[in-house]
Amino acid sequence: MDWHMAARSQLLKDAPRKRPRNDNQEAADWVYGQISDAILEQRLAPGTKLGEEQLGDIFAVSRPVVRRALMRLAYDDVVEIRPHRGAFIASPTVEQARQVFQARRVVEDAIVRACATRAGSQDVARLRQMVATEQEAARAGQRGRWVRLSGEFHLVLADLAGNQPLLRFLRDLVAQTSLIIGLYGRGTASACCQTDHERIVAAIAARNGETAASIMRDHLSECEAALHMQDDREKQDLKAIFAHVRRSVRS
Amino acid sequence: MDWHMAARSQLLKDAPRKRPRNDNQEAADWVYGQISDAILEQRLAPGTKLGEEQLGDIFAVSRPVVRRALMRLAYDDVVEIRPHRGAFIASPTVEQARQVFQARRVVEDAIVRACATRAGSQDVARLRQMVATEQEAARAGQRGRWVRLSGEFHLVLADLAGNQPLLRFLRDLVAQTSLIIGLYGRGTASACCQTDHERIVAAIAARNGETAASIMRDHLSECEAALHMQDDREKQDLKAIFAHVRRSVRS
DNA sequence: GCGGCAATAATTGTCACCAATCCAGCGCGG
DNA sequence: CCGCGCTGGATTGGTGACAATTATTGCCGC
Repeated sequence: MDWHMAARSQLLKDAPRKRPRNDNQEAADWVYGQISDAILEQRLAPGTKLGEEQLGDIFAVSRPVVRRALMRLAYDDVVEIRPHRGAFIASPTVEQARQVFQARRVVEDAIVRACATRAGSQDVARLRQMVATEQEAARAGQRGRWVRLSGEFHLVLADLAGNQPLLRFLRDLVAQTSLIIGLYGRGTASACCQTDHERIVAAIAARNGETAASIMRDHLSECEAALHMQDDREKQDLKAIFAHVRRSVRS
Repeated sequence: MDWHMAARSQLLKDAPRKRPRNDNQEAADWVYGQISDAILEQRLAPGTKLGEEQLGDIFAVSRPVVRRALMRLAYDDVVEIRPHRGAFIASPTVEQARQVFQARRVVEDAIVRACATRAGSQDVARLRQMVATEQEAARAGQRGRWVRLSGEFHLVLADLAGNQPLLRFLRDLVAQTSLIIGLYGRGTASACCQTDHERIVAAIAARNGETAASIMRDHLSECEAALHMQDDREKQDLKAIFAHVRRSVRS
């Protein structure tokens, strides 16, 4: 969990630098975006406590501003607010993770079909640019940046599809996907589907919506299959892990 | 407004004891639900101003509670908060309306397919019950109740599909659909597709997902086509409506 | 008589204090 | 010696009041 502490120091470092003055309506959105980006880049691990005063100090904003940002994040299901306990980065269960991937298959199937009919040449160029940037980050080993760019690629597709409700829905799903990858992902999960995005763009450029949708569905299923989903991750986990230790101590 | 004062006096009398129970987390959800139901039943027309203090008096809660409820509603795109102006019931444009129906076609296509494979006999009975209640409201001429029940039927389908993200997304879409019907609907729009829900349930009961999806897509398209979508609906509308009045006054 | 302008008033947005609640350490009883 | 209740500290949640901003309305100049 060294990257976790590194993320925290980054937050501390970047926060006070560029504060957009105390325009608080925008400040709340800014804090929301900062935390959201940190989640998308997996700099915030699931289960991390987000203290209000702590965040207020980090971002140099008042507590109500932090509060509003946390409420928006809670509504996106990326943070969980427990009454009188505080806000924590959500830890999606295996069932929730499967539902997120299922929803993404449904939504993105339609999105790529729409892209195949709507995308112009400059749109395809934009997509190729995205893929190139993404592969560059992957080659440079910048895992967090790659995860964020990989999600943004899907969001650009949704943007090209031209349906705002679907775009917003997919934005939430992508954020939750980042959490899921952080929870259940392994090191190899990042490099699994490098060329899929390229093939999707090619199918869109060829105006072949059916092929694009097929690749997208397989892409999401492969990403889901690449995860190590196991339900424990609770106190049962601890008991199981330390069971033999207790036995050896007793014996 | 007699009920209002009666409610208020009761609340003031029982305040520390019983009902409001300063648990405002639930109070905010309650206000949210109340306003949401009013929108679903079309008791609140698009463009209506929702003053914070006004709502606070009506529901006998403090202004921050109202504020949080309005923020949640704004996040659902059913109310529009303009800075320093106040909160208003949203008025979806024609383009937004088309996108909402498009998104619903995408999502509900998948939902009914899932229902066709997952629904058990008690689920089908529940759906038939919903359809019966809905038709009863339609026959009784209770338009608001019928609109709400009609939306709830789709939400029950989403619930049976067993995908929580899709359910929440569809909930937002249904709420916006109520606004759209209120804006662009005509009197005949309510009775257009009475039997569609019945046919969808029949297809689900027959485990025929393809047929159910087809009926659902046509159903949504018919509902969309039954609307009178026209872009004006602004202040221009008022000017056009009262133009002859002004001329007659002048002459 | 009409258009532009300024002052007022209402409403929203924000902040600072105060109460309620939950975890941690500690003493006590079994 | 271990489990349990209790109190202390800290954090969250709520309410109240203040400041900022905008729509409205009356007024003045043209």
